[in-house]
Amino acid sequence: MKIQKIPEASIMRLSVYSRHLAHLDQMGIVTTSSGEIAEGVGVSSAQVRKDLAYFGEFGTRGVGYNVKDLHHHILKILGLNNEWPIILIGAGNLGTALCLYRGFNERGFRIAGVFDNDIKKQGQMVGEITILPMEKLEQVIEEYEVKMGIVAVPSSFAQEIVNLMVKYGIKAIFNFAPRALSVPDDVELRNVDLAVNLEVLTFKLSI
Amino acid sequence: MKIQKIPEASIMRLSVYSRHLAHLDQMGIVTTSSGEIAEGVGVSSAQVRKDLAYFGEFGTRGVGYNVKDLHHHILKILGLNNEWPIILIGAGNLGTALCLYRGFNERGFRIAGVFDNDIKKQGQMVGEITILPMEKLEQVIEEYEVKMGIVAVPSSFAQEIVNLMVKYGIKAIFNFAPRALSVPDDVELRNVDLAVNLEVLTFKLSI
DNA sequence: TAGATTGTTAATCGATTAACAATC
DNA sequence: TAGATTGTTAATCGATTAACAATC
Repeated sequence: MKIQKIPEASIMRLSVYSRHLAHLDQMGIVTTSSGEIAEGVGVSSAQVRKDLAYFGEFGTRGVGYNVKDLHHHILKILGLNNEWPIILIGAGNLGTALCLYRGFNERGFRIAGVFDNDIKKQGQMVGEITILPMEKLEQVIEEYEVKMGIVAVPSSFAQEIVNLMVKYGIKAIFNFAPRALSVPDDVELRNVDLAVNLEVLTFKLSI
Repeated sequence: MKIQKIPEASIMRLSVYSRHLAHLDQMGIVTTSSGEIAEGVGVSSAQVRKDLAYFGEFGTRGVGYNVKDLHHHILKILGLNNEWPIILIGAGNLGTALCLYRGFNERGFRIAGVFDNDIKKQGQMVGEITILPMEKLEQVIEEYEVKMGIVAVPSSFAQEIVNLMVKYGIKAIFNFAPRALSVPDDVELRNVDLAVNLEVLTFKLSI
Protein backbone atom coordinates (compact mmCIF):
# COMPACT_ATOMS: atom_id res chain seq x y z
CA MET A 1 0.00 0.00 0.00
CA LYS A 2 2.68 2.49 1.04
CA ILE A 3 5.84 2.95 -1.00
CA GLN A 4 7.72 5.06 1.54
CA LYS A 5 9.44 3.16 4.33
CA ILE A 6 7.80 3.90 7.65
CA PRO A 7 9.99 3.49 10.73
CA GLU A 8 8.66 0.94 13.17
CA ALA A 9 9.28 3.46 15.94
CA SER A 10 6.75 5.74 14.25
CA ILE A 11 4.12 3.02 14.41
CA MET A 12 4.77 2.44 18.09
CA ARG A 13 4.47 6.16 18.75
CA LEU A 14 1.20 6.34 16.86
CA SER A 15 -0.11 3.72 19.23
CA VAL A 16 0.98 5.86 22.15
CA TYR A 17 -0.56 8.98 20.62
CA SER A 18 -3.85 7.17 20.25
CA ARG A 19 -3.90 6.41 23.97
CA HIS A 20 -3.24 10.05 24.76
CA LEU A 21 -6.01 11.13 22.41
CA ALA A 22 -8.44 8.72 24.07
CA HIS A 23 -7.49 10.34 27.36
CA LEU A 24 -8.06 13.87 26.00
CA ASP A 25 -11.36 12.79 24.52
CA GLN A 26 -12.49 11.36 27.85
CA MET A 27 -11.74 14.72 29.44
CA GLY A 28 -13.99 16.38 26.89
CA ILE A 29 -11.16 18.17 25.04
CA VAL A 30 -12.10 18.83 21.42
CA THR A 31 -8.95 20.29 19.85
CA THR A 32 -5.27 19.60 20.37
CA SER A 33 -1.93 20.37 18.74
CA SER A 34 1.27 18.54 17.89
CA GLY A 35 2.91 20.45 20.73
CA GLU A 36 0.34 19.32 23.29
CA ILE A 37 0.51 15.69 22.20
CA ALA A 38 4.29 15.85 22.17
CA GLU A 39 4.41 17.15 25.72
CA GLY A 40 1.84 14.63 26.86
CA VAL A 41 3.74 11.62 25.63
CA GLY A 42 7.32 12.87 25.84
CA VAL A 43 8.50 13.38 22.25
CA SER A 44 9.14 16.45 20.05
CA SER A 45 6.30 18.17 18.21
CA ALA A 46 8.18 17.76 14.92
CA GLN A 47 8.21 14.05 15.62
CA VAL A 48 4.45 13.97 16.09
CA ARG A 49 3.82 15.82 12.84
CA LYS A 50 6.31 13.67 10.97
CA ASP A 51 4.77 10.44 12.25
CA LEU A 52 1.35 11.58 11.10
CA ALA A 53 2.66 12.87 7.77
CA TYR A 54 3.45 9.32 6.65
CA PHE A 55 -0.27 8.67 6.47
CA GLY A 56 -1.93 11.91 5.44
CA GLU A 57 -2.97 15.36 6.57
CA PHE A 58 -5.17 15.24 9.63
CA GLY A 59 -4.91 18.76 11.01
CA THR A 60 -5.77 22.34 10.15
CA ARG A 61 -2.93 24.85 9.87
CA GLY A 62 -3.14 27.53 12.47
CA VAL A 63 -5.70 25.53 14.42
CA GLY A 64 -4.51 22.03 15.29
CA TYR A 65 -6.20 18.65 15.32
CA ASN A 66 -9.70 17.56 16.20
CA VAL A 67 -9.20 15.04 19.00
CA LYS A 68 -11.94 12.59 18.02
CA ASP A 69 -11.05 12.70 14.32
CA LEU A 70 -7.34 12.20 14.85
CA HIS A 71 -7.97 9.40 17.31
CA HIS A 72 -10.20 7.68 14.82
CA HIS A 73 -7.68 8.14 12.00
CA ILE A 74 -4.85 6.63 14.03
CA LEU A 75 -6.93 3.63 15.11
CA LYS A 76 -7.75 3.05 11.47
CA ILE A 77 -4.07 3.32 10.46
CA LEU A 78 -3.15 0.76 13.12
CA GLY A 79 -5.89 -1.58 11.99
CA LEU A 80 -7.71 -1.21 15.31
CA ASN A 81 -11.07 -0.18 13.93
CA ASN A 82 -12.30 -3.70 14.51
CA GLU A 83 -11.53 -6.50 16.94
CA TRP A 84 -8.73 -9.01 16.53
CA PRO A 85 -9.10 -12.61 17.63
CA ILE A 86 -5.82 -13.97 18.98
CA ILE A 87 -4.57 -17.29 20.25
CA LEU A 88 -2.22 -17.80 23.13
CA ILE A 89 0.12 -20.76 23.35
CA GLY A 90 1.41 -21.71 26.77
CA ALA A 91 -0.66 -21.55 29.93
CA GLY A 92 2.22 -21.24 32.38
CA ASN A 93 2.66 -18.24 34.62
CA LEU A 94 3.27 -15.79 31.84
CA GLY A 95 0.64 -17.24 29.53
CA THR A 96 -2.01 -17.20 32.22
CA ALA A 97 -1.21 -13.61 33.09
CA LEU A 98 -1.35 -12.50 29.47
CA CYS A 99 -4.68 -14.27 29.14
CA LEU A 100 -6.11 -12.38 32.09
CA TYR A 101 -4.35 -9.10 31.25
CA ARG A 102 -6.92 -6.38 30.68
CA GLY A 103 -4.65 -4.25 28.52
CA PHE A 104 -5.16 -6.48 25.49
CA ASN A 105 -8.91 -6.66 25.83
CA GLU A 106 -9.17 -2.88 26.21
CA ARG A 107 -7.51 -2.40 22.84
CA GLY A 108 -9.79 -4.83 21.03
CA PHE A 109 -7.83 -8.07 21.23
CA ARG A 110 -10.04 -11.07 21.97
CA ILE A 111 -8.57 -14.36 23.06
CA ALA A 112 -10.07 -17.06 20.88
CA GLY A 113 -8.16 -19.89 22.52
CA VAL A 114 -5.47 -20.79 25.04
CA PHE A 115 -3.40 -23.90 24.41
CA ASP A 116 -1.02 -26.00 26.42
CA ASN A 117 0.79 -29.28 25.95
CA ASP A 118 0.39 -30.26 29.58
CA ILE A 119 -2.44 -32.75 29.99
CA LYS A 120 -2.97 -31.66 33.59
CA LYS A 121 -3.71 -28.10 32.45
CA GLN A 122 -6.03 -29.03 29.62
CA GLY A 123 -9.64 -28.48 30.60
CA GLN A 124 -8.74 -26.06 33.38
CA MET A 125 -10.08 -22.54 33.19
CA VAL A 126 -8.12 -19.30 32.89
CA GLY A 127 -10.70 -16.70 33.72
CA GLU A 128 -13.54 -17.66 31.43
CA ILE A 129 -11.45 -19.54 28.91
CA THR A 130 -10.74 -23.28 28.88
CA ILE A 131 -7.19 -24.44 28.25
CA LEU A 132 -7.17 -26.58 25.15
CA PRO A 133 -4.80 -29.28 23.88
CA MET A 134 -2.59 -28.39 20.92
CA GLU A 135 -4.66 -30.74 18.77
CA LYS A 136 -7.44 -28.16 18.77
CA LEU A 137 -5.18 -25.42 17.41
CA GLU A 138 -6.06 -25.83 13.76
CA GLN A 139 -9.78 -25.94 14.47
CA VAL A 140 -9.80 -22.77 16.58
CA ILE A 141 -7.65 -20.83 14.10
CA GLU A 142 -10.04 -21.73 11.30
CA GLU A 143 -13.24 -21.22 13.23
CA TYR A 144 -12.35 -17.75 14.49
CA GLU A 145 -10.20 -16.80 11.48
CA VAL A 146 -7.31 -16.02 13.79
CA LYS A 147 -4.30 -14.28 12.25
CA MET A 148 -2.30 -13.42 15.38
CA GLY A 149 -0.81 -15.48 18.15
CA ILE A 150 1.20 -15.03 21.32
CA VAL A 151 3.96 -17.48 22.24
CA ALA A 152 4.53 -17.92 25.97
CA VAL A 153 6.14 -21.35 26.08
CA PRO A 154 9.61 -22.39 27.25
CA SER A 155 12.36 -21.44 24.76
CA SER A 156 13.08 -25.01 23.82
CA PHE A 157 9.55 -25.53 22.44
CA ALA A 158 9.15 -22.14 20.81
CA GLN A 159 10.32 -22.93 17.28
CA GLU A 160 8.22 -26.08 17.10
CA ILE A 161 5.13 -24.20 18.26
CA VAL A 162 5.77 -21.37 15.82
CA ASN A 163 6.04 -23.86 12.97
CA LEU A 164 2.62 -25.24 13.87
CA MET A 165 1.09 -21.79 14.10
CA VAL A 166 2.48 -20.85 10.70
CA LYS A 167 1.27 -24.12 9.22
CA TYR A 168 -2.29 -23.40 10.32
CA GLY A 169 -2.30 -19.89 8.92
CA ILE A 170 -1.10 -17.51 11.63
CA LYS A 171 0.45 -14.40 10.05
CA ALA A 172 1.72 -12.42 13.06
CA ILE A 173 3.46 -13.75 16.15
CA PHE A 174 4.29 -12.02 19.40
CA ASN A 175 7.00 -14.10 21.05
CA PHE A 176 8.12 -14.00 24.68
CA ALA A 177 10.55 -16.93 24.46
CA PRO A 178 14.13 -15.64 24.53
CA ARG A 179 15.24 -17.51 21.45
CA ALA A 180 15.83 -16.51 17.80
CA LEU A 181 12.96 -17.92 15.78
CA SER A 182 12.61 -18.34 12.05
CA VAL A 183 9.38 -17.71 10.17
CA PRO A 184 8.51 -17.36 6.48
CA ASP A 185 8.77 -13.91 4.90
CA ASP A 186 5.02 -13.42 4.91
CA VAL A 187 4.76 -13.91 8.68
CA GLU A 188 5.45 -10.99 11.03
CA LEU A 189 7.43 -11.81 14.15
CA ARG A 190 7.90 -9.60 17.16
CA ASN A 191 10.03 -10.55 20.16
CA VAL A 192 9.95 -9.09 23.62
CA ASP A 193 12.51 -10.47 26.03
CA LEU A 194 11.55 -9.39 29.52
CA ALA A 195 14.92 -10.23 31.09
CA VAL A 196 16.82 -8.25 28.44
CA ASN A 197 14.91 -5.18 29.53
CA LEU A 198 16.02 -5.65 33.12
CA GLU A 199 19.57 -6.21 31.92
CA VAL A 200 19.68 -2.89 30.11
CA LEU A 201 18.85 -1.39 33.49
CA THR A 202 21.54 -3.31 35.36
CA PHE A 203 24.03 -2.13 32.76
CA LYS A 204 23.07 1.47 33.37
CA LEU A 205 23.23 1.05 37.12
CA SER A 206 26.67 -0.54 36.77
CA ILE A 207 28.26 2.26 34.74
CA MET B 1 32.93 5.73 33.01
CA LYS B 2 32.60 5.59 29.22
CA ILE B 3 32.91 8.74 27.14
CA GLN B 4 31.67 7.28 23.88
CA LYS B 5 27.94 7.03 23.49
CA ILE B 6 26.85 3.41 23.39
CA PRO B 7 23.59 2.67 21.55
CA GLU B 8 20.99 1.06 23.76
CA ALA B 9 20.39 -1.46 20.99
CA SER B 10 23.98 -2.60 21.43
CA ILE B 11 23.36 -3.31 25.10
CA MET B 12 20.26 -5.32 24.30
CA ARG B 13 22.18 -7.33 21.74
CA LEU B 14 24.98 -8.01 24.22
CA SER B 15 22.37 -9.55 26.46
CA VAL B 16 21.21 -11.73 23.60
CA TYR B 17 24.79 -12.73 22.74
CA SER B 18 25.35 -13.77 26.33
CA ARG B 19 22.42 -16.17 26.14
CA HIS B 20 23.79 -17.64 22.95
CA LEU B 21 27.21 -18.03 24.55
CA ALA B 22 25.67 -19.79 27.54
CA HIS B 23 24.03 -22.16 25.08
CA LEU B 24 27.34 -22.82 23.24
CA ASP B 25 29.09 -23.36 26.54
CA GLN B 26 26.47 -25.88 27.62
CA MET B 27 27.09 -27.78 24.43
CA GLY B 28 30.77 -27.94 25.28
CA ILE B 29 31.89 -25.58 22.49
CA VAL B 30 35.13 -23.81 23.39
CA THR B 31 35.74 -21.33 20.57
CA THR B 32 33.38 -19.25 18.47
CA SER B 33 33.51 -16.35 16.01
CA SER B 34 31.60 -13.16 15.32
CA GLY B 35 30.16 -14.91 12.28
CA GLU B 36 28.86 -17.85 14.28
CA ILE B 37 27.32 -15.64 16.96
CA ALA B 38 25.81 -13.41 14.28
CA GLU B 39 24.16 -16.33 12.57
CA GLY B 40 22.97 -17.78 15.86
CA VAL B 41 21.16 -14.65 16.96
CA GLY B 42 20.25 -13.11 13.62
CA VAL B 43 22.45 -10.04 13.19
CA SER B 44 25.52 -9.22 11.04
CA SER B 45 29.00 -10.24 12.11
CA ALA B 46 30.18 -6.62 11.80
CA GLN B 47 27.45 -5.75 14.27
CA VAL B 48 28.70 -8.31 16.77
CA ARG B 49 32.28 -7.05 16.56
CA LYS B 50 31.15 -3.44 16.78
CA ASP B 51 29.00 -4.08 19.84
CA LEU B 52 31.93 -5.75 21.58
CA ALA B 53 34.39 -3.06 20.47
CA TYR B 54 32.65 -0.49 22.68
CA PHE B 55 33.98 -2.35 25.69
CA GLY B 56 37.33 -3.81 24.74
CA GLU B 57 39.13 -6.49 22.77
CA PHE B 58 37.93 -9.94 23.70
CA GLY B 59 39.03 -12.06 20.74
CA THR B 60 42.13 -13.27 18.97
CA ARG B 61 42.64 -12.27 15.33
CA GLY B 62 42.60 -15.24 13.05
CA VAL B 63 41.15 -17.42 15.80
CA GLY B 64 37.95 -16.06 17.26
CA TYR B 65 36.61 -15.85 20.81
CA ASN B 66 36.85 -18.19 23.76
CA VAL B 67 33.23 -18.96 24.62
CA LYS B 68 33.58 -19.02 28.41
CA ASP B 69 35.75 -15.89 28.49
CA LEU B 70 33.52 -13.84 26.24
CA HIS B 71 30.44 -14.97 28.13
CA HIS B 72 32.02 -13.90 31.37
CA HIS B 73 33.12 -10.55 29.92
CA ILE B 74 29.63 -9.74 28.66
CA LEU B 75 27.99 -10.67 31.96
CA LYS B 76 30.44 -8.36 33.68
CA ILE B 77 29.70 -5.53 31.22
CA LEU B 78 25.98 -5.95 31.86
CA GLY B 79 26.51 -5.95 35.61
CA LEU B 80 25.27 -9.52 35.88
CA ASN B 81 28.28 -10.92 37.72
CA ASN B 82 26.31 -10.80 40.92
CA GLU B 83 22.65 -11.06 41.88
CA TRP B 84 20.21 -8.18 41.86
CA PRO B 85 17.46 -7.87 44.44
CA ILE B 86 14.32 -6.36 42.91
CA ILE B 87 10.93 -5.30 44.16
CA LEU B 88 7.68 -5.76 42.35
CA ILE B 89 4.75 -3.41 42.81
CA GLY B 90 1.33 -4.72 41.91
CA ALA B 91 0.18 -8.28 42.53
CA GLY B 92 -2.51 -8.37 39.86
CA ASN B 93 -2.40 -10.80 36.98
CA LEU B 94 0.68 -9.35 35.40
CA GLY B 95 2.49 -8.77 38.69
CA THR B 96 1.83 -12.30 39.88
CA ALA B 97 3.08 -13.74 36.61
CA LEU B 98 6.24 -11.65 36.69
CA CYS B 99 6.82 -12.79 40.25
CA LEU B 100 6.59 -16.43 39.24
CA TYR B 101 8.37 -15.95 35.91
CA ARG B 102 11.51 -18.09 35.83
CA GLY B 103 13.27 -15.96 33.22
CA PHE B 104 14.17 -13.30 35.78
CA ASN B 105 15.45 -15.74 38.36
CA GLU B 106 17.59 -17.55 35.79
CA ARG B 107 19.42 -14.33 35.03
CA GLY B 108 20.15 -13.54 38.67
CA PHE B 109 17.24 -11.32 39.61
CA ARG B 110 15.87 -12.09 43.07
CA ILE B 111 12.51 -10.77 44.19
CA ALA B 112 13.00 -9.15 47.57
CA GLY B 113 9.38 -8.14 47.95
CA VAL B 114 5.99 -7.97 46.27
CA PHE B 115 3.65 -5.15 47.20
CA ASP B 116 0.00 -4.38 46.68
CA ASN B 117 -2.43 -1.77 47.88
CA ASP B 118 -5.29 -4.22 48.07
CA ILE B 119 -5.85 -5.31 51.68
CA LYS B 120 -7.39 -8.58 50.51
CA LYS B 121 -4.17 -9.53 48.73
CA GLN B 122 -1.83 -8.58 51.54
CA GLY B 123 -0.60 -11.65 53.37
CA GLN B 124 -1.41 -13.98 50.49
CA MET B 125 1.43 -15.91 48.90
CA VAL B 126 2.75 -15.69 45.36
CA GLY B 127 4.87 -18.79 45.08
CA GLU B 128 7.05 -18.53 48.16
CA ILE B 129 6.71 -14.79 48.60
CA THR B 130 4.17 -12.99 50.77
CA ILE B 131 2.37 -9.97 49.32
CA LEU B 132 3.14 -6.97 51.50
CA PRO B 133 1.36 -3.67 52.09
CA MET B 134 2.93 -0.56 50.56
CA GLU B 135 3.83 0.58 54.08
CA LYS B 136 6.60 -2.04 54.12
CA LEU B 137 8.19 -0.69 50.93
CA GLU B 138 10.78 1.53 52.58
CA GLN B 139 11.84 -1.20 54.99
CA VAL B 140 12.34 -3.86 52.32
CA ILE B 141 14.26 -1.50 50.02
CA GLU B 142 16.61 -0.62 52.85
CA GLU B 143 17.00 -4.11 54.25
CA TYR B 144 17.86 -5.74 50.92
CA GLU B 145 19.55 -2.65 49.42
CA VAL B 146 17.21 -2.82 46.44
CA LYS B 147 18.01 -0.56 43.50
CA MET B 148 15.57 -1.90 40.89
CA GLY B 149 11.82 -2.20 40.77
CA ILE B 150 9.10 -3.40 38.45
CA VAL B 151 5.82 -1.51 38.14
CA ALA B 152 2.80 -3.66 37.30
CA VAL B 153 -0.02 -1.51 38.63
CA PRO B 154 -2.94 0.13 36.79
CA SER B 155 -1.86 3.20 34.78
CA SER B 156 -3.70 5.60 37.02
CA PHE B 157 -1.57 4.66 40.05
CA ALA B 158 1.75 4.32 38.26
CA GLN B 159 3.15 7.84 38.76
CA GLU B 160 2.26 7.84 42.44
CA ILE B 161 3.95 4.46 42.94
CA VAL B 162 7.02 5.56 41.01
CA ASN B 163 7.32 8.65 43.19
CA LEU B 164 7.35 6.46 46.28
CA MET B 165 9.94 4.11 44.83
CA VAL B 166 12.20 7.02 43.93
CA LYS B 167 11.73 8.54 47.35
CA TYR B 168 12.94 5.36 49.03
CA GLY B 169 16.02 5.06 46.83
CA ILE B 170 15.11 2.98 43.76
CA LYS B 171 17.38 3.92 40.84
CA ALA B 172 16.00 1.83 37.97
CA ILE B 173 12.38 1.16 37.09
CA PHE B 174 10.86 -1.28 34.64
CA ASN B 175 7.36 -0.07 33.94
CA PHE B 176 4.49 -1.99 32.36
CA ALA B 177 1.84 0.68 32.85
CA PRO B 178 1.04 2.32 29.51
CA ARG B 179 1.52 5.87 30.73
CA ALA B 180 4.32 8.44 30.37
CA LEU B 181 6.05 8.67 33.74
CA SER B 182 8.46 11.25 35.04
CA VAL B 183 11.48 10.42 37.17
CA PRO B 184 14.54 12.39 38.26
CA ASP B 185 17.59 12.41 35.98
CA ASP B 186 19.48 9.95 38.14
CA VAL B 187 16.75 7.31 37.89
CA GLU B 188 16.63 4.99 34.87
CA LEU B 189 13.20 4.26 33.46
CA ARG B 190 12.28 1.60 30.95
CA ASN B 191 8.81 1.10 29.56
CA VAL B 192 7.37 -1.92 27.87
CA ASP B 193 3.84 -1.59 26.61
CA LEU B 194 2.54 -5.04 25.76
CA ALA B 195 -0.46 -3.81 23.77
CA VAL B 196 1.71 -1.50 21.65
CA ASN B 197 3.63 -4.55 20.51
CA LEU B 198 0.46 -6.25 19.36
CA GLU B 199 -0.60 -3.06 17.61
CA VAL B 200 2.59 -2.92 15.56
CA LEU B 201 1.56 -6.37 14.35
CA THR B 202 -2.01 -5.37 13.52
CA PHE B 203 -0.61 -2.45 11.55
CA LYS B 204 1.56 -4.77 9.51
CA LEU B 205 -1.29 -7.18 8.92
CA SER B 206 -3.49 -4.29 7.80
CA ILE B 207 -1.11 -2.91 5.16
C1' DT C 1 53.56 -18.88 4.35
C1' DA C 2 48.37 -19.17 3.41
C1' DG C 3 44.05 -18.84 5.52
C1' DA C 4 41.14 -17.01 8.88
C1' DT C 5 39.17 -13.68 11.81
C1' DT C 6 39.56 -9.71 14.61
C1' DG C 7 39.33 -4.62 15.57
C1' DT C 8 38.65 -0.30 13.39
C1' DT C 9 37.87 3.19 9.95
C1' DA C 10 35.18 5.24 6.45
C1' DA C 11 30.99 4.98 3.76
C1' DT C 12 26.29 4.33 3.81
C1' DC C 13 21.96 4.34 5.40
C1' DG C 14 18.04 5.86 8.03
C1' DA C 15 15.75 8.50 11.56
C1' DT C 16 15.21 12.82 14.05
C1' DT C 17 15.19 17.66 14.28
C1' DA C 18 15.17 22.46 12.84
C1' DA C 19 13.31 25.66 10.10
C1' DC C 20 9.97 27.76 7.37
C1' DA C 21 6.44 28.43 3.75
C1' DA C 22 1.58 27.53 3.68
C1' DT C 23 -2.59 28.72 5.55
C1' DC C 24 -6.23 28.96 8.97
C1' DT D 1 -3.94 41.69 9.47
C1' DA D 2 -1.34 39.29 13.38
C1' DG D 3 -0.79 35.06 15.62
C1' DA D 4 -0.77 30.27 15.56
C1' DT D 5 0.11 25.79 13.94
C1' DT D 6 0.41 22.58 10.24
C1' DG D 7 2.90 19.92 6.58
C1' DT D 8 7.27 19.44 4.40
C1' DT D 9 12.02 20.11 3.15
C1' DA D 10 16.76 20.19 4.18
C1' DA D 11 20.23 19.67 7.74
C1' DT D 12 21.80 17.05 11.35
C1' DC D 13 22.58 13.32 13.96
C1' DG D 14 23.39 8.54 14.98
C1' DA D 15 23.58 3.69 13.92
C1' DT D 16 24.76 0.02 10.73
C1' DT D 17 27.52 -1.93 7.27
C1' DA D 18 31.40 -2.69 4.18
C1' DA D 19 35.97 -3.02 3.73
C1' DC D 20 40.53 -3.85 5.07
C1' DA D 21 44.88 -3.61 7.72
C1' DA D 22 46.48 -6.12 11.65
C1' DT D 23 47.71 -10.38 13.25
C1' DC D 24 47.12 -15.08 14.88
